Amino acid sequence: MAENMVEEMAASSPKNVTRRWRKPRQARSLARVNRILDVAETMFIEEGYGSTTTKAIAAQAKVPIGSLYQFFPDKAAILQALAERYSELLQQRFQAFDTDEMARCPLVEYVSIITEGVDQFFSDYPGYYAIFMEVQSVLPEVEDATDSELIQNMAKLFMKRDSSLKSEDYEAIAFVTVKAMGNLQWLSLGQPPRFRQRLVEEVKRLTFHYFQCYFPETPD
Amino acid sequence: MAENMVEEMAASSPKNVTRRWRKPRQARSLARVNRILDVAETMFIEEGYGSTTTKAIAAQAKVPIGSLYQFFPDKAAILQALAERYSELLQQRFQAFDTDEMARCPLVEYVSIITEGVDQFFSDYPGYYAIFMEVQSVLPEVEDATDSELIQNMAKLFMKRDSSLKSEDYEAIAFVTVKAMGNLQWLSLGQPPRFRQRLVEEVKRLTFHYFQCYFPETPD
DNA sequence: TTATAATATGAGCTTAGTTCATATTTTGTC
DNA sequence: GACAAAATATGAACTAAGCTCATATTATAA
Repeated sequence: MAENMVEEMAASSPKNVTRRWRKPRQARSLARVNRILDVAETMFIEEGYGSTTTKAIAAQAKVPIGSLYQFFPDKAAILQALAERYSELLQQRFQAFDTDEMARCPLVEYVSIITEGVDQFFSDYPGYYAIFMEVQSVLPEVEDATDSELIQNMAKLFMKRDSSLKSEDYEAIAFVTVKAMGNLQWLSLGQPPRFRQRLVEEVKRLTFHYFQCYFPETPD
Repeated sequence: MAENMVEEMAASSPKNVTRRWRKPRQARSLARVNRILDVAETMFIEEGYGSTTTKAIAAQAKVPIGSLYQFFPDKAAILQALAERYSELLQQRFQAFDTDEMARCPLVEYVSIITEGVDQFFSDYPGYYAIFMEVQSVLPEVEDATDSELIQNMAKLFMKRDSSLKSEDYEAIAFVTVKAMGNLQWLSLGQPPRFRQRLVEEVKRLTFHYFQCYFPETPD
């Protein structure tokens, strides 16, 4: 049975002007909000976002359901708030990288530090992946299947071109290419036309230079 | 009011063994299924996935709701089926690229052809973006905000390094880097450890070579 | 023709998200 | 301190979307 992944999305958003829900102003309500978020985080990780009901969150957090809805307009807002919390944590880490020293250090090192910083973040907060993986996975299942084929094909094409690498290399290269290109081009669709076009060019550049480092073209 | 993005996801999937829904075997039912998909596609594009009810789809497709649920286990399955339809279209296009000629042509050209092929696909089927953009957007809103900051910071850092480019260049470079790295590292989390580690290394390589083409390091 | 199986149907059930009338607490004023 | 007015808290009840299943209809077999 297929998972029931995405349900109930409002498209036209009626924009209820008289918002009933407010930001917590007092210490007490702020503590409540944080309790709700902590509970929600745990439950989302353990049960999944979809299977966790707002009532259950409220019960676990010892907050009446009505109060929950005073702080959060809807269930998705809880998820959003969690995302923001994680984002701030990530942001903090990146501020450490924002130094003159970083601006001066060699590119290889800079890249390495950033990359491993991100990696570390994911390790430190496994909940981030646990929660948001589920939320995303509607498309992924299908997309993964499609991408897998593309990756295989691309890997084969590269073997024809130059068979001096190991098969796992071809796979890695193709994976990176398909996923990175795919994502960037997908994101370009939401950008204004001029920038969008620029991005398409950048995708080419990114990909080409990546390829070049594996397959330096023999001058004829 | 925040959009109600993701609702109702089953986590434990009870795996109803006696599946009631079947694949359409006869011409009649196949036509029905396609009618459902066509109707769903239009409605998802026009109203959004979340705001389109299964009842409305059934009504529009002139199929009783019970029959709809004979072909699709749940609402998400309709979305999945649509995704598969689009995937097949994309797949077809890529088969055209799978030739010996492509394996022999210069890398720049190869990259250009592939990139523009993808771009063309998105242009030809705007519904793809219209539908799946909505489905994805839970994280994106928050993520975009976070990424935007990272992009700005990275752009500034590059300006310190080398101020010979235009500001739009820095923005484009940073955008590509943040989004591509972010996505790849995110995806790496779902991979087996060995491959995951390899991917992290590839992210570094990809990024470094991309940077290098803009900021060739002056040997000291 | 009759029996049996396969398929079709839509009223109604389930349940999660959300609301809102009422109760309680806090704040402001004399 | 007493009273009024505003702000906040509460949870029973409402809404509606996804989905089911008893029954009707149609197809197949003997």
